[in-house]
Amino acid sequence: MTVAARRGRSPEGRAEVRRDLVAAAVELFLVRGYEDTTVDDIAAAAGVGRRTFFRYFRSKEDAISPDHEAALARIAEVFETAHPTEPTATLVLRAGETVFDIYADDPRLSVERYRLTHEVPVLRDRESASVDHYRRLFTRYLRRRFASDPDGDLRAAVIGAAVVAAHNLALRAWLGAGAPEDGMEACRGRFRRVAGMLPGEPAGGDGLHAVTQRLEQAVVRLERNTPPAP
Amino acid sequence: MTVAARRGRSPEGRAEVRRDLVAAAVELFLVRGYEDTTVDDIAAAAGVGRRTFFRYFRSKEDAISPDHEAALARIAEVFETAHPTEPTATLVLRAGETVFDIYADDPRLSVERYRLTHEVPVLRDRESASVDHYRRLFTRYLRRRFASDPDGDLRAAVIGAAVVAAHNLALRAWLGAGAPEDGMEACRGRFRRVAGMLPGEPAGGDGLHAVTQRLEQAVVRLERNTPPAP
DNA sequence: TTGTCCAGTGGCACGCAGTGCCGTTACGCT
DNA sequence: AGCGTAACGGCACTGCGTGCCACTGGACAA
Repeated sequence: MTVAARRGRSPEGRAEVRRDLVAAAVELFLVRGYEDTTVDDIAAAAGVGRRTFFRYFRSKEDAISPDHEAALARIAEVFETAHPTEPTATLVLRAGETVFDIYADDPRLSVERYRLTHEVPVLRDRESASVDHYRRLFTRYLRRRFASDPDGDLRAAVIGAAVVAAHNLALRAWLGAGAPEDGMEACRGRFRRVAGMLPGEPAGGDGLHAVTQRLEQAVVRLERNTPPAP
Repeated sequence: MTVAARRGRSPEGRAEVRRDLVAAAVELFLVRGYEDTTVDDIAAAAGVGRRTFFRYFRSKEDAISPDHEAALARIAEVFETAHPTEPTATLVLRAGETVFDIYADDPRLSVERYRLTHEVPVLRDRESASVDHYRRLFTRYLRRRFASDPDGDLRAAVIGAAVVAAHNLALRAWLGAGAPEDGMEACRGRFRRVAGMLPGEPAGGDGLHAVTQRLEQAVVRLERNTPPAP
C-alpha cells in the first residue's frame, strides 16, 4: 500500500497511522466484539498491512491501552522530582491526579476504552495487571519514604493499594457517567477524600512523624474546602 | 494412550491426571522456562494427549493456578455465612486467613508457583488479575456492609484493597522465605497488623459506628496479644 | 540530475495456543 | 453379552505473534 508507506515516512505520519489503528481497533471492538475482530480486520480498516500493526503494538490488546508505559513514567517522574519534605498525602494525591490529566485529555476515547475494558474479560484482566503496575510503583516509592518505620513495608503496601483503589473508584465513576467535563472536579474531590482514610502515625512513631501527619491532614482539609471535624 | 484412558475413567483417576499435569507443567516451566515449554511437552510429560490437557485446563497458564475459582468460592462462603454483628475487622481477617490455609496445604508447590509467577511476566500479570478478583470480592461485600455510610463505597474500596495488599505482602514474604512451617504464624500475625491501619469511623458517623469501631480495635488487639497503646 | 543509502512497509512462512469434530476405547449398567 | 456413555487421542482449522526478505520512496551527497 503506497499511501500507508508515504504516511509512515515522517514522524507525523507514524503518529497518524498509530491513531488510525487505535481508532479502527476501538471501533471494530465496539461494533463487532473483541473476539470476533481479527488483527487483519483492524489493519485493513486502517489501510495498512497486518505486519505493520505489530510494528505499532505488541499485541492485539495493546491497541486499547497503548500509552500505559508513558503514564507510568510520568508518575515516576512526579515521585522522583518531589521535594523530600512534601507530605506523603499531598504527594500521592499529586501523583494520582497526573493520571486524571491523561484520561481527561481525550474523554471520548477514554470512555470507549472503559466500556471495552469493563465488558471484555480478557481486556479487564489486562487492565487489572496495568493497575497493579501503578500500585507497585506507588508502593515502591512509599516504602522508600517509610524506611525508618518498623511497619514501613506494611504501611507502604496499604497506602499504595488504598490510593490506587480510590483513584480507580473515582475515575471509573466519572468514565461510567460518560466523562462529563463538569464532572472532573467531583472526580478529583472524590479521590482526595482517600487522604482522610490513610493510616496515621505508626505505633512507635516519633514526634516529627506526628507533626507531619497533622500537617498532611490540614493540607488535605484545606484542599477539600471542608472545616475541621467538630 | 491406554494408560491415561484407564486413569481418567474414575474420579480418582481424573484427579491423578490433573496432578500429573500440574507437576509436569511446573517442572518444565522451572527447568526449561515458560516460553520454551509447549503444551505438547507438558502433555507428553504427563503421558496424555495434547487435546486432553485442554480438557483439564482452560489455557497453558491455567496449569499454574488451577484452583483460583475454588479459593474465591471459599472466601465468598466466609462472607456469606458471617454473622451480621461480627466486626468488619475480624471478618476480613478471617476471610484472608482462609487463603493462607489453601497455600499452606501444599507449601512446596506454593513456593514453586510463587517463583514462576514472580519471574515470568505473563504469569505475573495473570497473578495480578487473580489478586484483583479477590479485591473485588472483598470490596463487594464491604460495600454492602457500609451501605449506610455516605462514604461507604470509598471505604469499601480502600479497606478491600488494603486488606488484600497486606495479605499479599505477608503471603509473599512467607513464600519468598521458602514457606517454612514455623513461619506461618509470623505470616498470619503480619497480616493481622493491617487491622490497625484501616480507616476508622466516617466523619459523619453515628455513635453505634464508633462503638463498633472500638470493639473491632479491641478484638484485633486481643488477637495480636499486644497491650493497648500507652 | 543521478546514484546511494535506509527507514518503513507488505507479504510469506512458521510455531504455537486454543477449539470443534469424530472415531475409538474401556468401564459401568442392565 | 450387549449397550450406553464418558473420557481419550488425533486431525484439521483459526488466529496471534515473529522472523525473514524483497520492495518502495524519500533524504542526502556528488
